[in-house]
Amino acid sequence: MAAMSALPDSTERLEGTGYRLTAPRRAVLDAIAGAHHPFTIEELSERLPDIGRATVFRTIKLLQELDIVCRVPLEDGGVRYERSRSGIHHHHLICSQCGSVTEFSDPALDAAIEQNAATADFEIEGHSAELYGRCAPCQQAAPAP
Amino acid sequence: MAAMSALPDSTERLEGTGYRLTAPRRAVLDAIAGAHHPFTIEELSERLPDIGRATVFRTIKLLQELDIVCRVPLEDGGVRYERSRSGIHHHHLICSQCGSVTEFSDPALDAAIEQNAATADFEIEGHSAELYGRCAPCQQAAPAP
DNA sequence: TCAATACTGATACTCGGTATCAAGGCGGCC
DNA sequence: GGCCGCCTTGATACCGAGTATCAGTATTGA
Repeated sequence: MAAMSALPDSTERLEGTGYRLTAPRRAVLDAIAGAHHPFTIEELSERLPDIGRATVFRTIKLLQELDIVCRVPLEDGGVRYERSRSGIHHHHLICSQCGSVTEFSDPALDAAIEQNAATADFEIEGHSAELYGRCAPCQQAAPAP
Repeated sequence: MAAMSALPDSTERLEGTGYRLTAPRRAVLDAIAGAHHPFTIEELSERLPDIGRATVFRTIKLLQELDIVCRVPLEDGGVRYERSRSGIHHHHLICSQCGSVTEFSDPALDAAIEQNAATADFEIEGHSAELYGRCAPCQQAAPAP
């Protein structure tokens, strides 16, 4: 792969916030750029045998803070990570069959959430919404489950 | 305490589905009925020292399937459990200050979620939505954070 | 060039949850 | 009542995700 190695604006975002762009971080960024499915830390770590597990965890945590990757909570309680494409607040469509994750954002959905918070006199600071089901390609591959 | 011990319809639901209402299960149900805050398995297990940790886990898993308790995912990735009051599909308002959890259900929110799934050609099977912030009592106690 | 500091990697550990497995207890049947 | 089978239990070991620690290394800035 290395088609374009480490998403350029990610490296900028890292350096721009005072963090160092070290070799291990660049390797993690490259691996993420080359991943086309949501990944676990363990998978990432296997692809980067020369980089300590702790460093992979730390880097992913850092990239989460910078909105370069986002955490995808699965229905079964598991967690995967994915490169955040939009950078803005979004939700996930998670296919229970192939595991693909699609981002979407919808002001109407966010408005409905805020409306509920307001009704309950709740000062909202954040929210999450995940949709679980089957993506279009999986439906076509096997129409009736 | 033990005002009415083990939520009557819960025990019915257990037996009605072919499960046995054993002493450990009754003890877990009692403990849940007496809990007024969302709890972790560890907390529950401490309150039930005579019951094996594995059994507590198994029982909670069972009660989740029967919609007697529900899983509450926290913002930091942690998990708590709470007696499901409604039995119907709902969402949570989770106070990051006192940890209280309030259920709510809103057809408009569910509709917005389904609308998004339809737009993306996604066959929706389930969804989750959690709202994080500060509940009304906590806001009153400390108006400006 | 040198010191301060950020970062790394090995390791051990914690925490939530599951697998295993022998033993116990309950229900149903004769 | 006694027997059999099955569900359930509890102890234990284990697993996976993530964190803490800490000595050593790499970078940066002066």
